[in-house]
Amino acid sequence: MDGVVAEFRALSEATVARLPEYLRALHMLAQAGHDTVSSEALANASGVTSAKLRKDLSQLGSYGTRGVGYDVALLVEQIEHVLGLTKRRNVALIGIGNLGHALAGYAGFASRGFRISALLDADPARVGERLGELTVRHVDDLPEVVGTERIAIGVIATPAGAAQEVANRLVAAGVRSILNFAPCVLTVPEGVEVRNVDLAIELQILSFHEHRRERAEPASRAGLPPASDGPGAPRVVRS
Amino acid sequence: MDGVVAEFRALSEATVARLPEYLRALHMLAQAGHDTVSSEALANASGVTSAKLRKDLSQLGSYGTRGVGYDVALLVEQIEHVLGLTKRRNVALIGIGNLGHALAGYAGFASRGFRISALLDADPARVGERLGELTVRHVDDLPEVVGTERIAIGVIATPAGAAQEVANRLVAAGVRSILNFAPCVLTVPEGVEVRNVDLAIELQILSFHEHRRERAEPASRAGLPPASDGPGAPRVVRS
DNA sequence: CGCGATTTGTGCCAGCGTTCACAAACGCCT
DNA sequence: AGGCGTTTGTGAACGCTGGCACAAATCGCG
Repeated sequence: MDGVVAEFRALSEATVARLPEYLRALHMLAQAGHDTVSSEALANASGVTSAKLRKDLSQLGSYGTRGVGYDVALLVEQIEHVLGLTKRRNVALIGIGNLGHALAGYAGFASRGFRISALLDADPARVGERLGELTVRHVDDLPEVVGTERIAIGVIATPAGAAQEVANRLVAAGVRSILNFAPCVLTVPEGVEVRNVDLAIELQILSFHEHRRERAEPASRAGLPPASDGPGAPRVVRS
Repeated sequence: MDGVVAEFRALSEATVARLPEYLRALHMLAQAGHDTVSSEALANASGVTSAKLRKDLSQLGSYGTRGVGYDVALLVEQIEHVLGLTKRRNVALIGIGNLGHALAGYAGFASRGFRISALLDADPARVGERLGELTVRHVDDLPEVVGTERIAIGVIATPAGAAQEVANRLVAAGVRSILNFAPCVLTVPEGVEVRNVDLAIELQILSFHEHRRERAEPASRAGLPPASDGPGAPRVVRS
């Protein structure tokens, strides 16, 4: 009946990064009508091995029942609690360009407990534009917006050249979690958490594997017929 | 004068994932007029430690000069070669919704050697729409498009429910590299490379750290004054 | 009530990735 | 030419992560 004590234990960063994936799989299983789920089944749905899954979940306490599995609803609740998703987090999005528009309209945020509460941009031409229920404000208003809207997370979707300056302003306004889509390295004070998502980097990693395969296959595959070159046991792929 | 032999040695996956970041930093340094760069400087610009950088670069061969550093232009060339970026990769984007529009217009792809050569969607209402130089085609045309456009990489930006089916079609058409933005696990045959980017997961990881801090700081910080609570040596943050 | 089938939780180990520390190599200056 | 400061490349230690295998625990059933 406690469940508020356990999570003080240090979770490994790798585990934390996987918890959202378990959560996603659990939501799907719940919607499919499952009340309980075995580590094997949940692992398959999450793209990991069952041993890894059990080890991860054991780090947040023992919420499984031997011989039965995990209670889906309880596990959802526990993971959401550990991730701090019980409290709504307000997000400010800075940089309402191409990518910013898409992020502002992305339904996946709201459905998972995040609310984009503010849109900001440095370009006066964009200030005043309405997207859904929000109006784009000037980035100079950031300190005020962070206060009134209780912003917890800043999402940077500006060009690389502006990202560091925006990060500085976010930090100065008290924001300590930043999601950076700009292709650059941000320097922030101790205690501020930054996560980077660089879309082009993902493509470059894929390019490497393409290139590697090209070298492995001397000259074939120049034309079309890829066909299915074997049954190839389907496997699940993790990020 | 060889340089085509070394990269057969197996690079670790962690190293491959960092090479694009080095490349990005090198381009910036080159534009800033640097001819050579030390591992320390390049590491700072890339958000890693110098030891890690040197170990990574040593895996592609020794292209540094002791006492001097690395030749920027040469290193760019080597990394681009290893990543297979000398050859233009054609990308097909499937799912022209909110996110798809943004990806289609994202300048960061083209500037780094990738070309979005095809846009596809399952919704007949979207087929025919023009974005830049491309017209949205129906996803049923995928086999033909992959052939005529020499598609090497498929980017999935559909809702989660449609992603697996799209992945199946991509694989059937011969595509072996997939970048998946849909929040779900894809099952693909052996030999197909999948990378997942889930925007909401990044926010959830940030939420965890926010939540953790909240527990560490009992009740303060409810109001505004975040101020700068100390000089806090700025530090560089890695992804 | 007891037994067998099932599944969790975890101790152990192997492999990978990171960091440290230093010898070897290089350029520059005298 | 030689010495000195600088920087690379790498061997070794360390910590983390993942996988295996199994004991413990639980349920269902006779």
